[in-house]
Amino acid sequence: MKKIENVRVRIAPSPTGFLHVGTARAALYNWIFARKHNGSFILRVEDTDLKRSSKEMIESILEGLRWLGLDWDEGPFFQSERLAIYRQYTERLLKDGKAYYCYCTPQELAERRESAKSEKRDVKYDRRCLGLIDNERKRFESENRGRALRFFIPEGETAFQDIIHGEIKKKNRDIEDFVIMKSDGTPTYNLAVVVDDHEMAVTHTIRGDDHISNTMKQVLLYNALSISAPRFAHLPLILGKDRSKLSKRHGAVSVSQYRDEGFLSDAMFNFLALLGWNPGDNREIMSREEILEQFSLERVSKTSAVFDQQKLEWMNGEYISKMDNEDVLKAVIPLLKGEGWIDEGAIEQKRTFLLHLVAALKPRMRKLTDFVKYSVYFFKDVDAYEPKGVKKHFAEKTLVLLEALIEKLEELTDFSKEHLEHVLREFAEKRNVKPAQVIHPVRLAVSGMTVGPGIFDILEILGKECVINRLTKAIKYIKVL
RNA sequence: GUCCCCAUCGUCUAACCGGUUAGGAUACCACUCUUUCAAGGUGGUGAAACGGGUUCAAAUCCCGUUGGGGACACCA
Repeated sequence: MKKIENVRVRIAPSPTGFLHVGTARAALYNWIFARKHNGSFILRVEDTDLKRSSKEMIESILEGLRWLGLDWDEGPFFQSERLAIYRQYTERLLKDGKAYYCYCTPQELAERRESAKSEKRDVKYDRRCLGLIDNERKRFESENRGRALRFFIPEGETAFQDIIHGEIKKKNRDIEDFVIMKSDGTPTYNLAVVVDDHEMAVTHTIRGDDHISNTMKQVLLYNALSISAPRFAHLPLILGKDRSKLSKRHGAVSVSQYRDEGFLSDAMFNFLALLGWNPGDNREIMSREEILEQFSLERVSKTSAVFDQQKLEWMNGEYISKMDNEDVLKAVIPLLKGEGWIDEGAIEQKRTFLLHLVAALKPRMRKLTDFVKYSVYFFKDVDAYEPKGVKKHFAEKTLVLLEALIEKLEELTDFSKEHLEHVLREFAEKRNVKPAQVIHPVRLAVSGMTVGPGIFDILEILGKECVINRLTKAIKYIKVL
């Protein structure tokens, strides 16, 4: 494997929302690429749109990155603090005659765009401010109009070599003279990106496909500024179920939301890595180390991928069932506390019980929050029975069985699952019924549910007294049915 | 309206440079084990968008059509 020297990559989120899974995936690939080549991963916050940026969003994005384990080597840098730097570049462009002032107001531009659209005309800027004569300029200035700086697009064709897509080219006449500095003096995205990637010596710009058209503009800027461009790799987009770009309409899109719903960092990392990339063999469950070892941008696919939450859930379940009980418990405790089912002081003395519980539940849980959903009856009394189960398992004849079973259980001193199994099977056999005919009503009586871990696990964890109480309660319930 | 990107099971994808019964995973279904399934085991349904080339041979290369997506802000 050839080493690429001095790799420097970055993730450049804009703090106008939470950490989107698309951004997270881009961050992930950048991070992997940096770590794999012993390079640097830079975090840069693109907050030049001061109206839409917020402190809370910044914190939330950083938190999301940390949760995924994507630690950065430099930054966070804030574009809002680098305004003077951008100005040097825009001035250079202006001086070289490669940019010009535009006095059109945003409203005017919007109106023109609107009418162009309705008349099905091209919506490009018409360069009306390019050849402004002194009088007109003076008039605009005296009217106190704001002026934005536009980049003059030269004639010709622009092309770049994309690591994932190969050559991408476009005729310059299809690109408009875009604004590089707003009338308030702040740079626009395309200018700021070029300046920053250059100033920060970024070697590879790895970002979403939706930036391809921006890349054309940026390449033009690199050329105009006579500075060299980084290598580009445009990742396929992540789509929602309807195959449009993943957005809030599709439900959960922020990584913190997935975290809160009980997904594991490792599983999320694995899943995101595999969305658009694969190691070339049939492996799917892969550790960070394995992914790092195998990853290459060349193997990233060109086709956009639908975010399949079901598959994420499956993968998360795989991770949960492979975790040690101790670790699962550590992850689940905050959730149990949140429900008010245990408190800090009780954790140590209930440790054995809790470990038992997570061990029994673990194989069938897909999300950490499932532990809460399927363990209520270990913490609270059963006050309702699943109606479907009642119909199926609570009949007249079960009454006698349960009553006899209680008597049997009361004699027991050994309440281990092995012994319980033995006792219960023997009981069924003597009464000439199938074990299932005892087990199902018992499960429903002690848990209120028809599904869950093995019944003997449940009984052992609940303990003799509790089991007998609940059976008694169920008997009363059946009697008044 | 303009430009750009993309095209294998429902979904994620594999098959390095053309020769495969088109493989895996997920989802779904069935069977099985069992004590329930939402767990385990086994199996199954299911894909090259279309049309032209090139070639002995095309999922694979080329062109076109169609379809999908993205971009076209003083947002990033």
